[in-house]
This record gives sequence, C-alpha cells and structure tokens, in this order.
Amino acid sequence: MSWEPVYRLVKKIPRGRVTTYGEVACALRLPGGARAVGYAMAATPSGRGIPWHRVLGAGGHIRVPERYAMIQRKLLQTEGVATDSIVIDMKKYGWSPLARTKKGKKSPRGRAKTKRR
DNA sequence: CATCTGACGACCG
DNA sequence: GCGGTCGCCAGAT
Repeated sequence: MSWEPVYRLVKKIPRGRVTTYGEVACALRLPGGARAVGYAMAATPSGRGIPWHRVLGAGGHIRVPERYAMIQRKLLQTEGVATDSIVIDMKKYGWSPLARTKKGKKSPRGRAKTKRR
C-alpha cells in the first residue's frame, strides 16, 4: 500500500494526544485527501501498533461508526484524553503532525489547485 | 477505461 | 447551529 507514510505518522502520535484526518492529509501533502486518509485508517491492519483511535475528524469530532467510536473513546480515555463530550478538546490534545513531518518524498503530485469553487 | 463508494473537509443554504 | 452539496484521493467494481 501507499499508506506507509500514513501509518508511520499515526504511529508517531504520542500517547494522550490526538490529530485529525485533515492534519494527517496535509502532512502527507494530500490537501483535500482527508478521505484517502480515512480510507487508509479503515484499511489499517490490526496488530501493527497503529493508534488509529488517535485520529479524529475535523474539530475533534469522532467520525467513525458507532461500533468503532465506542472503542475509540474508550481507548482515548484510557490514554488520558478527556472525551467527556462528543467533541475532543483539540487545543489541549491536538497534536500537529506537520510540526515534525520533514521526511521528503510524499506524493509526486505536489499541487492541489489554489482556486476552489 | 468509466463510475461509485468511503472511518473527510469546507462552503452554501 | 444543522443539513446538504461539491471537491479532494485512492481503491473496488
């Protein structure tokens, strides 16, 4: 798969910290490709130590099926993330993958149109 | 090769 | 503030 960088990034997420699909997508030079990231997460093989539960939707909203959201919130609480509400405080637990994503080579595209709509 | 879908994001109504 | 639509990428049909 081409999700190796995605997995690597997710695995780098510190315990008690969370990020969003958009952040990951941007870090991977895939602006607007948040869906692809979500797809990658869905395709994330279990048993690889990939903390997929640390990846949330924009604004800290959990965008996953109830069955997974339940587990996700449970795991997050276990790691110390306050999921008291349906929204997680990104200002406190928000982790920026862009801050350390300096590994070159991501996607050969490198352009995503500046104009929108 | 063309089309739809999906654990998303942002904008418009 | 909430819901619906368009746009993005990668994979499956």
